[in-house]
Amino acid sequence: MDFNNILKNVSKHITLDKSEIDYFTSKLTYLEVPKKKLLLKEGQPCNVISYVNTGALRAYYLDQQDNESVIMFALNDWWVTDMHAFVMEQPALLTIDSIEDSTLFQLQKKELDQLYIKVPKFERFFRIMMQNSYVREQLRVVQNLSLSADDRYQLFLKKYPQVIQRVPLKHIASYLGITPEFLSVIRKKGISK
Amino acid sequence: MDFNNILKNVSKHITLDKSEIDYFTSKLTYLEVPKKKLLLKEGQPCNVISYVNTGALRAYYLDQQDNESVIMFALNDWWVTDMHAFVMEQPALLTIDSIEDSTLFQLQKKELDQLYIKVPKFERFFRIMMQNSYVREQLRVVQNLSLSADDRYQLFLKKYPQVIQRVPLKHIASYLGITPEFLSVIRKKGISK
DNA sequence: CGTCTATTTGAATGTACTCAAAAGCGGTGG
DNA sequence: CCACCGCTTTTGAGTACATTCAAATAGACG
Repeated sequence: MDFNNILKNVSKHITLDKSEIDYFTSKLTYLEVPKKKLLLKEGQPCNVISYVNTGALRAYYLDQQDNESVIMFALNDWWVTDMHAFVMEQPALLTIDSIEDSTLFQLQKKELDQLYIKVPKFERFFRIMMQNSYVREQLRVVQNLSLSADDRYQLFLKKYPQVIQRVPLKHIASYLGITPEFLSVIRKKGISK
Repeated sequence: MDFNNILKNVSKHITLDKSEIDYFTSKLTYLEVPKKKLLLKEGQPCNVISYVNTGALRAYYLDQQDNESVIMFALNDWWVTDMHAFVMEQPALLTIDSIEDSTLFQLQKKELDQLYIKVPKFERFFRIMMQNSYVREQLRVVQNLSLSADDRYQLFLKKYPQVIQRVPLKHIASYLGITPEFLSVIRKKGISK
């Protein structure tokens, strides 16, 4: 099993010795999923956090009328879960599925709780991860509040150029909080510039 | 000095012994600020994280045309900082000021880094705090994407009833991402129901 | 090639904004 | 104690940004 990517990811914030690496990797479950596979359904328990080794996932919220609001795209080298459901052991609010054939490493909630105790460095790792996630979401709130749809799209292009190549536009529209039709209008204006 | 509130806050997630309490509290700076005092200005370094002991603060983003977007209200028993600026030691994106006479406990970035080393339990404390903040912001993104202004206001009323009593409506409008004029319209409709 | 889904187009509509002005409210000084 | 000032909130008219709905076009995949 090739743990290279995930270990490199972890080493961005903490340094593990050999035995810690062995312990950590022994708790990971490797998973291959085809495109369009449902990984978490709203209302279900969310026991795992997933590291996307290759491929791409999408997390979204479904309202009463089944309108999708895309919360995040998790391309390779991202971690994804319904954090609230995972941490609080509550039914999921989010739905997560794959938008490409993907390979994942999953960590169970129980294993993570053990990991915090056996290798306290992981408290630090996940603190930093949570910090970064918090800052990113806060920035997104600011941008949703203060920018027009057009500006949000231009910013998205700059920030996540890889995503545009790999994800249907309607999902990007949903992430930006607009309809696919209106995104199409925005894109047309941009080209003619 | 009365550390009761902040110690109770910390004890929600970790348990400290006497010496740890002494060390922690010795690093806190007590601060009294009058209403409308500027605590952090966009562009400035943000060296501290503040615990609001009594009173209320407001954190907001100012765009190029000086439009305010309120990011959060920090009433008593909340922590507040420009997390990105604080953690990354970058110039602040946010502005923070007081909306009531307030008393704060502040912790310097350097002291916090030391605290993580001397009392590693605080890694856990701040991990949980970051987790909660992340989940809250993510929920806010969902709600901004999927709900009408009216629904967002009704939800805000339910979730933060104390805030309405203490904060000018124009700031709440800004938090909700609408103009004060439009909030006024929403409120009128609500009353006549 | 045919089917299914994604994207584009356009017309009609709606939600929320801008601007201007009036009304309300709170504090301060005469 | 009341009058005035500054700031907040309300009102209304006109407008802009984004949506809905319906239909045409384009792409992807078996």
